Amino acid sequence: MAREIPKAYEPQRIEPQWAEFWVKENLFRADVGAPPPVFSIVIPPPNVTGSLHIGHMLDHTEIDILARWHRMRGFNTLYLPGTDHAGISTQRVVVRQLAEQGIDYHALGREEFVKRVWQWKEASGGTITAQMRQIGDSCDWTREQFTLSPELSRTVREAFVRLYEEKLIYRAHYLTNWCPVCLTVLSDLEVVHEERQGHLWYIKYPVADSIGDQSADATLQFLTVATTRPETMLGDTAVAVHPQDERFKHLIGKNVLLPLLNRAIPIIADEMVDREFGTGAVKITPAHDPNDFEVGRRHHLPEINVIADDGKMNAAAGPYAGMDRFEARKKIVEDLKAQGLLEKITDHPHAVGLCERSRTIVEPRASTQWFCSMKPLAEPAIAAVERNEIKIIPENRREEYFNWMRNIRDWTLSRQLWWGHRIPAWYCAESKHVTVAREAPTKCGACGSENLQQDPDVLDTWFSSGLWPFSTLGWPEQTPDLKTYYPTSLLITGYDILFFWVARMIMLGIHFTGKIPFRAVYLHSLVRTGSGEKMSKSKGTGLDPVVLNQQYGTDAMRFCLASMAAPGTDIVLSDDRLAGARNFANKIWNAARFLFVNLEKFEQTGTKLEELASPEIRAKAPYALAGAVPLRDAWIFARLAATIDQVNEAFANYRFHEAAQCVYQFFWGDFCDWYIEWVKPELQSAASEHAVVAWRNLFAVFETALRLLHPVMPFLTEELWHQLPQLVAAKSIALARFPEVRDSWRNDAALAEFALIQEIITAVRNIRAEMKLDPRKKVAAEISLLDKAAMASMEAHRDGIMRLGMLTDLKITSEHLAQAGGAVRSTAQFDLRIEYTETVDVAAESARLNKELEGLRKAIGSKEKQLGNDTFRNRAPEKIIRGLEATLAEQRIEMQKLADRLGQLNNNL
RNA sequence: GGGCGGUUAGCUCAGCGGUUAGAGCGUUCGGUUUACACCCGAAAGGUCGUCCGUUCAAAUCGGACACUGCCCACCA
Repeated sequence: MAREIPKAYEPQRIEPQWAEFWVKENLFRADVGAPPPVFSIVIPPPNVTGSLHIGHMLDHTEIDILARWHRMRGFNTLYLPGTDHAGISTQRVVVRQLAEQGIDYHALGREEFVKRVWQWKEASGGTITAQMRQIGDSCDWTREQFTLSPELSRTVREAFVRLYEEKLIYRAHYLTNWCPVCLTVLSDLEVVHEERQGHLWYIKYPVADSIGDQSADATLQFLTVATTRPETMLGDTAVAVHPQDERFKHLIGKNVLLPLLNRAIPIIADEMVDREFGTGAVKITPAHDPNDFEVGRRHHLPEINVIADDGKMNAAAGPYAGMDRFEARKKIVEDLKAQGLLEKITDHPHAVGLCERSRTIVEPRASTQWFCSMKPLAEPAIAAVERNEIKIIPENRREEYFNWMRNIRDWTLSRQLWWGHRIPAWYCAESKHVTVAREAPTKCGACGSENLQQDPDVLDTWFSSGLWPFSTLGWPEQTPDLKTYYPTSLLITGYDILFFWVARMIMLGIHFTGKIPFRAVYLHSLVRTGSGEKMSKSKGTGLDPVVLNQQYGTDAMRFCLASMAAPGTDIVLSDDRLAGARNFANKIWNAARFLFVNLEKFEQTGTKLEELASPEIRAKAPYALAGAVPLRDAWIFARLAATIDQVNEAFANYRFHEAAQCVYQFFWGDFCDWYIEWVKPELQSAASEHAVVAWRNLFAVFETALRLLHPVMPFLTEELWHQLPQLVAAKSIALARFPEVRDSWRNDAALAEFALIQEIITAVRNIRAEMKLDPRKKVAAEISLLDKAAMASMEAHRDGIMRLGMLTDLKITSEHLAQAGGAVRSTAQFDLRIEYTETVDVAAESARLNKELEGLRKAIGSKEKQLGNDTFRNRAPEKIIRGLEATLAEQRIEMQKLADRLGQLNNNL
């Protein structure tokens, strides 16, 4: 094996090779026939023409980690990829592109326009899926789906028709949200609210019956209404007051004359009026306000639409026709002022509704649309979560789900777009009958006329996404995929689309399949910018994961996101954190480099890699020397076992940050800092048995750790794993088994014994640093321990302690240490003295001792108080009391030692 | 107007009843240690937002307050 290993890990060189390999070899193709248990997960389909953003990166990292983890544990794993046609946003992009070329998309016509969108889809649709391959998503690409494919389009029609036949989809005339830029209605969810400083305009409407009546009281001549949107007054068809409002009771039934247009409209009474707000009289514009729409229905008022679809005033607006709605507002206010009909203007902050996509102020407009009844669908969906058939994690999102579902309103399904699933409804030009069908009918279902026109509208994108977990598996056919992989195991997505997507999948999934679509939903945090905003490409506040992956490596990005992905809190990504993750990758790389560089030397003795690291050899680790597993090996295997347990536990609970932290600590803190350092001399040992055991154990730990790390850092681990001997049939670490702990690895005694050694070495280093000893100069040391076993352990590991502590000699005794000279550190378990010929800086040493004494005194004080409390002794668990007592005893010894030392120091002054 | 979160070391965040509160980055001091300066060794740094309560025991549970973020909501 050639071992030209670069000093630094180069993800840019290595990652693309493996990304390509995984796809080419079809490694992640799911097999319906494979034995259970099953783990299946569908991707939240990204916009087909989009490109990878940081939110996807987080989604995909978490999904892929769990997919790889399950696969390695032998689950029949399906990670199903695909893309969404993303109605509005894709159409918007193409409209804008055409506009840039000076083409009005309306002029192109529907057919040509849709053709252009398909072209754009063909041209750019590969971007995001290529990026998914780049970042190592372990998807089954043979099962890739697209929401607007012929297959899924058929499924969408099937779903629509069934709901229609069940009377859950209906067509009706209602007040809906209209976006004058996107030129379509929007569902309530697609309208986002933003608090803005607005005004209340108080407008005087002359009471018709008092006009010309000079003798009437001046206050009776006008009825003043307050409005935030003066331009809608042109569509007023009434003014409402509260039926019990004494101020206006006498006016009910009379008319006012609508200013500017001089149209007589009635004064009506309705409970919806809040007597306290404004003037207590409300102008009623049924065609442009949701409340007014309801009032209009109750009182059979006409609806006068005064705003056209593009946001300009229409013919009904009389002299204001053709003006933009906000321009008209200004002009109307001016005109009212000129006529003395504007009583006053006050500031009034209120929430305006904006189109989620275009950020335009949404115009409420009455129109005929297709709706879906939600209550009947919501009930079973609520029940499923209540019964925990679907677990929502984190828990607090459950309430959010319930609140929304319990107050759910009907869903506006139709969109006035061209890109999407066309509504399968045909209107007869003669009988006006509506035919809803799976395939285009040739004649009217009622009169037989062939003069049919299909509804021009398309469905809300989220309708097809709502079918995703089962439409992608072949529903309505009972395919083997559907049988094996549905319900899916888990859904991972951001909490921002809980209502848009998750809730609808639950409702539609249960309705159509009779089964929940997934057993659990993990809603992860959002990645935010430093200032707390949601990252957005359009605002330029987004970090581009593609660039960052190139810069730091995909593994580093994945590790970084995982390490920050604690449930419940949002993530703020930074260069520092990414650099830290990159450094970790580099650390692992260099640990491998160390192994191979040294192995080369060792191989000259005639022992080959296969004898040290073949799968069969590794399987039997840890190896013993002279009948016992060396402490360092027993210790690292015990640490490995603990780490594997923790990582499994963490993944099982979506605690990615814990898994990342554990693995980091193990690899860097335990394996590199201590184990490799400790074992170094053994690797080139003249006694070949020593060396062989050291090498075998080292390789076994290393290889296991690679598998442990693989779900988080797939590229690096794949690369290094292939540099070790593997079975001929073993293609990829991704198909290897996730580490399983063997009972023989667990070893508390080894953990404790090695911990004491670590503590002593650290104490030595501490003294050396504090005393400013020349780091290259070796010195003699003396250690005193009372515990026999501990003494024996020090004797057995004297060489290692001396080497890592830079000591010339280490005396081990149970006697008190000689008082004179040197620098001393004491703990309850040991006293350590280092030969030191300079005079100790008494002031500095006293300060240090005093500070430590103070801490100890506090700790001892609180423990004594607690242990002296009878209620505590009666009620606290035995374990806690024992633990406290033991610690107290130790701390007392330690304090005594420190106090003695301080006394000596001062006496010598 | 409702609901949900956050406030812990200089920064970004873990920890969420039990023994002197942790990590990464940054800082300070010291390092050409036969893998790694994307490194090694050592250290400093916190009365866990404030107050009240529950408990033998509170960063951790409950309440109030302050600041802060987000979601939902048809008061014109």
